[in-house]
Amino acid sequence: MNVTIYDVAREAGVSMATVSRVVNGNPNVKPATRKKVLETIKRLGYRPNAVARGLASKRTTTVGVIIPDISSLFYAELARGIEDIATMYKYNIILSNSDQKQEKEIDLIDAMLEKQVDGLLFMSNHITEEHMHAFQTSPVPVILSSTSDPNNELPSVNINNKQAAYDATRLLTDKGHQRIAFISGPKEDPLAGQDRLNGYKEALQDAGLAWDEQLVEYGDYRYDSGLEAAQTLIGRSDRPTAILAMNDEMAIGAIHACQDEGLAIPDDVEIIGFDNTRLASMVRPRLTSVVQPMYDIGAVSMRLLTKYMNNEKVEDHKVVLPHRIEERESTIKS
Amino acid sequence: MNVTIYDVAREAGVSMATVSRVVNGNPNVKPATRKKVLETIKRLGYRPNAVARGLASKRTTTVGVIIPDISSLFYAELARGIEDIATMYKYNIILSNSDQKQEKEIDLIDAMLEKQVDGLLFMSNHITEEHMHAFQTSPVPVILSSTSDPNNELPSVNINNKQAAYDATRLLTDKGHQRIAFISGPKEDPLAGQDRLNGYKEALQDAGLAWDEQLVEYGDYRYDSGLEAAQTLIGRSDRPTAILAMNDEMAIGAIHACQDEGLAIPDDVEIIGFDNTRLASMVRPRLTSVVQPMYDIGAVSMRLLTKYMNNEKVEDHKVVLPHRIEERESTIKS
DNA sequence: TTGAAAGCGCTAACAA
DNA sequence: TTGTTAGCGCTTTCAA
Repeated sequence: MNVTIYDVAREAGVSMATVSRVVNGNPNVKPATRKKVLETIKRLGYRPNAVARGLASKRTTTVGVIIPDISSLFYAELARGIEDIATMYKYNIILSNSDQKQEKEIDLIDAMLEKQVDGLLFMSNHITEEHMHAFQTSPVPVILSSTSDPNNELPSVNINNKQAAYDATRLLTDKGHQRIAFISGPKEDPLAGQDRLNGYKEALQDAGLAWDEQLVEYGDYRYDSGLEAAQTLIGRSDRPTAILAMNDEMAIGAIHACQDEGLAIPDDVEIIGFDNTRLASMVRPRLTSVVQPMYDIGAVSMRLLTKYMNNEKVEDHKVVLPHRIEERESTIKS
Repeated sequence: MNVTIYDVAREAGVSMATVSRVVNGNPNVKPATRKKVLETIKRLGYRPNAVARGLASKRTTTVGVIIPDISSLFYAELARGIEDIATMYKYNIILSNSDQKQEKEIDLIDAMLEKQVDGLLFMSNHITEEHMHAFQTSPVPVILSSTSDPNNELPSVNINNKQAAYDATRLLTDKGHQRIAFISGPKEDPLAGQDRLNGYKEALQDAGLAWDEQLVEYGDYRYDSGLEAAQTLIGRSDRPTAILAMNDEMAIGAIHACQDEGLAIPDDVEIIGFDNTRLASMVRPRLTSVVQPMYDIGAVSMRLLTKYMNNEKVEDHKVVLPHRIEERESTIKS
């Protein structure tokens, strides 16, 4: 049998309550008593049982993290931000991959609530009615991380995706490009389908350019899909002179597709990626990219969650982190 | 107050035990009773409290995962393998980053044992006496994943690192290279310092080549360190004609260092990476790499852990997964 | 400053 | 097939 708080109490000649106080740093313990208890704890090798504590106190100091895919560069970085802040606030993380499948997401929410997490961090690109129902009936706070709900009701941490796409597009139109292609994420993905695409369209409009459906291709955020999308684009008679891709991996695919066709980057085609992952510096020419502060999004999300969990006052339920464009050699310095 | 098993029992007109049986799929329940209970559960929106269950049953269906850095491509892929199999066996994962700091690692082991995980998956490159002590006194099984202990006592899942480095080096010596450089991981990292470096040395020896300290550089597994290491190497008068790097990221850095100096890959310098991450296909020329099946290492580790947790018989405590070399354009087809 | 005691919500004998 | 009951190991009043 394991050593319990009761064993420590008996050995130290005090009550369980006193041991509990010592373990939890309660100041109402005479120093001498504290010392005695601490010694006994060490001697017996007592390890507090967090499950029993959780049952008695109704707090588990554990938060649930539902993430599309931890093996994606983007989400891994975000997860690291979450975990670092969680550690700082003495929380542990239960991490699960959802692959953005709605059913799995709902199941995971349920499973984590069963485990009595103190809060939930949720990432996905498509929030449905069912999601909203689950969130609204959750007994613990929920934060959307790099995710937003249709009606902007839930606390969330994000960048302004529309503006970011707008800015990147304007960078290109300002250089006089007439044909700017857009390699989007999957069509079903509203992040890509709406916010960013709208930013792109608006920028074209503001620059007096017509919007041409032929210039938009859809990928799946992977290298190969970027490569193929770019091949299609540059294969057309009226090929684009600039490409904006919705993440770095696809952008790098696009760079290589162009290079394979003998097109020079950035002289023949300028290319901009998205996210500014470490990848952006690992290509030649190095990739200009829209900086999305993934680590910070994770960190801020977790910090926000701690506020809700501790019933601290929160001014802004929706946090919008700044974005910017890191210019490298895949575009021409203006 | 939340609805408990007691509420369900009362409402359904049965005992708590019966509700518990229904929830846990115990077959000894009359179908009619089961139906009645299930309906009440649904009606009341009852959600079993896993913490209470854990306290009573002494099983949490949670495993702890201690990983150096989830934002690393390598470990993220491994983590995905772990999580997929965990899900398959209905376990949840508590995930924490250690940054390979011994003190943090020991603290994490402790914290996870306090949380009453049913098992532990541990990744690191340096196992000390203290680690061994912690593992040996752990009340739950521990698996080393892509990690090995000095005396090979603990269950682990790995590839044969020495052989892998040997094979990669031989591929190069067989083509007649006389000067083959080795970009290692950090000196403190025994994985690099011993197994792989030994494989490299042995291969040189078998090929009748002398071992030259000048040809070994140490990096930190990051792109920049590979770039710098390669710059140093090719800057020397007697520059290498082939480079073997201990991961893909450093290998890509090496490719770019060479290209920046006007050296052609693979004609002037052949380069081989390690791990065969997705990165390997995202450079031009694409990178030849030693395939280390990261996802599988994670998956097999988790599977092995389930066996220990269920007291199943385990034939091999040490699993060695196969490696191979994926040849791409950074080497010349032989 | 300390202790006694009542739960927290569930499982698992054991009995019926 | 079902119910009774004693914990699991801790926190948290409340009283002393």
